[in-house]
Amino acid sequence: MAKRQYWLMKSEPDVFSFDDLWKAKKRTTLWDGVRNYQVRNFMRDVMQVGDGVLYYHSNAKPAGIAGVAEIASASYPDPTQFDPADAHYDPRSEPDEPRWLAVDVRAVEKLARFVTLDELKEHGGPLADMGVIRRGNRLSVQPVTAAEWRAVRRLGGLK
DNA sequence: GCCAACGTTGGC
DNA sequence: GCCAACGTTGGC
Repeated sequence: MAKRQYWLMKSEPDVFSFDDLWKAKKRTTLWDGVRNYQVRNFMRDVMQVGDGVLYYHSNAKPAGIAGVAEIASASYPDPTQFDPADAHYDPRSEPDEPRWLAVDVRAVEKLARFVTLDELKEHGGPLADMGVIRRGNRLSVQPVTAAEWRAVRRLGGLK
């Protein structure tokens, strides 16, 4: 088993908040609907069960880190790509050669306090190069360094 | 293979 | 609701 890795995953709280995940059965949800090849490749080639997840609320007031989760499954074909009734349906994806992947994500810890995007930007130091604070960064799943992981946890009131 | 048009993301 | 950023599409 390779070393544990860390990720930031964006969700719009109006659609599915960290609290929704906390209340979900087994605190777990299927992270589906990814339609970006870079993110797909992360899921396929890099992510591993047990990796840490910073659960980020985008399109929110305020935006920021709402909780800590983990990757709870290996990647597998995203079922929504084959469902014509689903908003994420992709008619070009063939069942024997799925184009899009999903993973299971499980809530692990609530933060003692929400960490806003402004705080992440102002913190500097280990967070100075964090992807999510860069303007125009639209990746819905992005890698986080161990130093960033620790700093965000501390800001959120966790050890 | 270039690149303009278009659609989406997401902070503000 | 505006618009910058940027990925994707499609004409050529």
